[in-house]
Parts: sequence; C-alpha cells; structure tokens
Amino acid sequence: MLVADWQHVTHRLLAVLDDELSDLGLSAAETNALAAFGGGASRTVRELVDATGQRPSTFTGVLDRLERRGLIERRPNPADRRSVLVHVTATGAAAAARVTGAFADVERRIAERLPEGEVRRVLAGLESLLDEPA
Amino acid sequence: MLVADWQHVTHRLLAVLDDELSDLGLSAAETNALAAFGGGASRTVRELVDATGQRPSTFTGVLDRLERRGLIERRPNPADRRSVLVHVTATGAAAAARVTGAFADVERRIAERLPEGEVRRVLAGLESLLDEPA
DNA sequence: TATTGTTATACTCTATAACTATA
DNA sequence: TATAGTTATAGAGTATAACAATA
Repeated sequence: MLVADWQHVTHRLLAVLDDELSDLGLSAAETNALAAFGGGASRTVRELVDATGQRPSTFTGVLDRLERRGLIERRPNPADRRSVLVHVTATGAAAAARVTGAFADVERRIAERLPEGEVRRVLAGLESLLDEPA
Repeated sequence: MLVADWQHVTHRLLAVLDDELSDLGLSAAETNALAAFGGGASRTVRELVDATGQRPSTFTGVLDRLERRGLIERRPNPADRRSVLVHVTATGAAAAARVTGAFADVERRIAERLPEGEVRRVLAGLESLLDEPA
C-alpha cells in the first residue's frame, strides 16, 4: 500500500535525522523550529508558526523548551508591541547549523543515488495533487 | 529544503486522509491500526505492532480506544495463552474498509497524474538509501 | 474589530522500565 | 530465559476555546 510505504519512509527519514542529531537532545518539532529560522538570527512567532505549519498554542510549548535550554530568547518586538521576536543564541545558532547540515547531508545522499530532481518532481506533483479537491 | 518539503507533503497527505475519514473520528494511529489488518478479521497484537512500527505499550492505548468504540475486540489466543487475538467487529470492518478505500483513492489519484511508478521508485530508492549507514 | 501570543483543558502519542503470565 | 502484552510514569504533540494586550 503506497500510503503505508510513504509513512514508513517518512519514519525512516526522521529516524536517520534524529540519529545524526541525537546529541542535541531535540524533539522533531524543536528541530523544525530551529530549521525555520533559515539561517536568520531572529523571527517573529508568527513567521515561525507559518513556516512550520504548527498551531500557535503548540509553538508556545516548543519555544518554552528551546528557551529553557538556552537555544533561543524571546524579546519584545519594537515594531509591534503585540508581537515577540525570537532570537537564536550562540548555542542555538550552533544547533541550528547542525540541523541544516543534517538536512543538507540527506539531500546530498539522495542526489547521489536517485535520478536528478526525481524526488523534487514527485514532491511537487503530490503537493499540487493534494491541494486539489477530490 | 527537501526535508522540509517532504514533511510538508506528508502533512498534507495525512490531512487529506483525515478529511476523507473525519466522520469516523479516528486518530492517525487508530487509522493505521485498522489498515494493518489488511482485510483479515483477526491479528495478534504482535503482528499489528510489527505492521505499524509502534511500540507495544503505545499500541495498548490505541487498542483500548478502538475497543471502547466497539471497532475491535480482544479475545484469548487458543494457540498461545500469553497472546491476545484482536478481532475486527462488524462496525470495525466497515471502518477498516473506509480506511483502505481512502488509501486506495489517494493512490489512484496519484497514478492518474504522475508518471507510472515514479512515486514507488522514489520510495524504494529512499528506503534502501536510508537503511544504509551514512 | 482583528491580530499576536499565551493560557487552559483534555486527549493522544512516545519512550522507558517494570511487571504478569505464560512459553 | 525469553516472549506477549499491560501498566506506570513522564514528557511532548494536537486541537479548541478563551483571554489580555495591542493594532
């Protein structure tokens, strides 16, 4: 069953990443939060929520844990006093670099072994397909 | 980022399935548990655990909820008194048919729109790739 | 009035370890 | 000794609704 196979591969993919990053002691959601900074030093909560696809209320807990571990800091946003700017600390930046490095490693291994762009083509095809009404 | 895109597509795929099956009121784990019967009427807990890739202790809770809703029943296994046979009830069989139908629907839509076997080829390639040591 | 982010609540998933009853 | 399945515990993800502060 294709759906089951997809879930299996996804599970393996996350396991491989988790394995490479196990010393960081981050959950998948925390890993994705760090990756969502995209190399930048600060983002608003809203930007991170949109980038990760999680609910704001879920994200509060993720940020709480990242802040407790000293990877990020919450600071007021001078441009909008309702909003919060999330800053990556030096420790957090090192962790974020590890995360994006692991993501890039997997991508490189794929590029070496599967036909050029095939995975991207499949992802793009599925994305447009799944966004259509049945 | 390819890994992020993969996660995004997976998220959309699960959302589409969840949408088609929302009237059943099942979680993703419960959906997968029903799918793991593969059309059969009964399986041991061990077989279902192996098929879904979950931990036995996680599965106990999934089965508890399915049993509470009358979709499955636990009965002693005459062949091994340590073991439990999980039976699908009539209600459960109807739900399971809906689940496998939704899985098949997605697969059909993919087959109509993407080149023959491309998704399967990608899944097979990734699976072997991810099972290798880095 | 709408948005930003948090809190509250309740459930579900996950991981580990300990436990029972069998084998 | 090993296996089948459950229980216990604690942390984490999810969804919804309500909320204070600000726009």
